Amino acid sequence: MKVSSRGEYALRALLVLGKNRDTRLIPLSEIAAQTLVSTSYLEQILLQLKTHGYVKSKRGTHGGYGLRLPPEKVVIGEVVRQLEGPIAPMSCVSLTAYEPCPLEEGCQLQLLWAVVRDTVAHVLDRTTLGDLLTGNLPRPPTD
Amino acid sequence: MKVSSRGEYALRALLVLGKNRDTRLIPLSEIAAQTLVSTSYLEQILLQLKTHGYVKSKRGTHGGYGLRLPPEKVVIGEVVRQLEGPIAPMSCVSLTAYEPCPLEEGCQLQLLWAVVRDTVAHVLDRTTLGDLLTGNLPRPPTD
DNA sequence: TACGAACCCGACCAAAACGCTCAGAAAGGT
DNA sequence: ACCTTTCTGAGCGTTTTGGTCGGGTTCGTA
Repeated sequence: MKVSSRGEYALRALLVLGKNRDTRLIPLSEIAAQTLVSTSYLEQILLQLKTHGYVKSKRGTHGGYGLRLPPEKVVIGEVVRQLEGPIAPMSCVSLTAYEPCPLEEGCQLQLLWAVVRDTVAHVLDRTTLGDLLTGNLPRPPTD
Repeated sequence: MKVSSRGEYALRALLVLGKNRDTRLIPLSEIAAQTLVSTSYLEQILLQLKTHGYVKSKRGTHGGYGLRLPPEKVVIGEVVRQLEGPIAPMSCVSLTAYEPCPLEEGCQLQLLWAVVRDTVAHVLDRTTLGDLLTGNLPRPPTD
């Protein structure tokens, strides 16, 4: 049930970019310093974020990376899906990468995993980068 | 965010045992047939379930495995923790296996992961084997 | 007391995922 | 020209996953 370091690092990077939005492009070295990730590794991740449309970049002197969208438009659930794959805990309940399982008829577990998938997605899909920046987190379950 | 096959198989086995509760001990071969898991692999898992107190066993002719507790006492969250480790998506928010992260001061992600941990735990800790057997699942998020 | 059913236990192994590093090539700025 | 910075892909060690296999122990039954 873990989230991988790639996902964590990607979100860290997005947070750094979100903080400096509308000011200037942030070079890789600076993002690396603030996120405590090696430049070579972080580079890969930023590339990935770029191809998925979350960041823009510019080369050469005074180049660097910047957020392409306003932070309120960056949905954490989507970022996680792009970098980690489906949120579903088992592929038999994945909406985006469904794979059948031989047990399916009347499998009680499938129903449970679906609930887990929905609750996690519910949290991550309602949180945006903007929410993280303003500390506006979804509330944990109450009852 | 996946759950491993060990956890899935363990729960399948517990379901089989739960269905035949109070009747007789179920031999490994029979559980394997119903769960579609190889006997050699399933054996390991049942052993683990035994050392954690979920199942009892008896050797020799007419031996086999059985549930040690009534299904309503078997909390899915606990089973998952035993077989998969902490439910927390990052170790920086694990209650049972906390490991610090150098970023901690004011890390917005830590707060998010904590919410995820709580929502998942909230589901799994309120579902018992008995609930699965009777189809009494926790409701998915509504709003 | 012998035999077979069934659990117990540990060693071992292949493949995949993870978490990177490194060596350049290409492009933009001055 | 030259420097800065992003781009790209190959490669690689470690850990986790998902098992298999072989032999030992215990129990019931005849």
